[in-house]
Amino acid sequence: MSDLDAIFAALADETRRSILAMLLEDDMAVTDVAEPFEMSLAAVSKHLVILTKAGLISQEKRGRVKWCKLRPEAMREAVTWIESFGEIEGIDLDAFEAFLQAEGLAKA
Amino acid sequence: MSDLDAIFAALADETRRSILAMLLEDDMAVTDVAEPFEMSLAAVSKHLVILTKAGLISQEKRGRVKWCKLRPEAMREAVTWIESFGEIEGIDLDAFEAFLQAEGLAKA
DNA sequence: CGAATAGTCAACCAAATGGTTGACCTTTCG
DNA sequence: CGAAAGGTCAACCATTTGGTTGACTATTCG
Repeated sequence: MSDLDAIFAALADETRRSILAMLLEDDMAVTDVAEPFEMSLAAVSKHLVILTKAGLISQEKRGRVKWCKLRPEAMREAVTWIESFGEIEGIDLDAFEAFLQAEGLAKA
Repeated sequence: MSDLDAIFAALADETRRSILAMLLEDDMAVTDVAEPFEMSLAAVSKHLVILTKAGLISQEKRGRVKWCKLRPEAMREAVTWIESFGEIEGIDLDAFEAFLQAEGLAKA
């Protein structure tokens, strides 16, 4: 499975997109990620494995708690691919980056 | 299934992404879309149904030929969602559009 | 008309997906 | 130590997915 396959497949599920949105706010423990969902912890844990394999999140165990962290860089590949379609054609990425800097929109 | 589910699921397959890339060049008949692939016409036809249901392409029958056409607008939803992650945070879409106009990157 | 072309449909199959439950391991806490 | 908390693993199940083949419909061409 290519990276793109894994990334798009991971994004093709409302539960997983919700998880990513939650992690956008802050890093979270597996149990806390699972709390809002009406499914078992094991099911959520599986979703986290899929997100991890796609590179969209990373998981790090500290003590008995496993922390989940967003890895937005992984979406770059998908964005790069998807942006070759749409109304934006042949966008100059350097100029775009400069624009983001100027607008103060680029992340630290 | 939400629109996003359908769109991301449709994109999570190399064959379908290839088809979209082919259609970026030009509109094509189903038989011609299928030609480069080592699978049956029926299989490709199924992929085209999935792409159609996701809104990523449209199909129009003229005579006995069914033409496939890219509908890049459908990816907007996906791009909008996906761009809330990554190094771009809280991007000002109006400013972005103005930037594209200025750079001459926006489509006619 | 009859034959070829374009494409879909239906039945089938193997593998993957998304969920469950129960057993299990590891770490922390009293 | 013993019990509870945090998670994973394995077995199981129903549904979906991606492919096949063969029959079929509709259109065009000689």
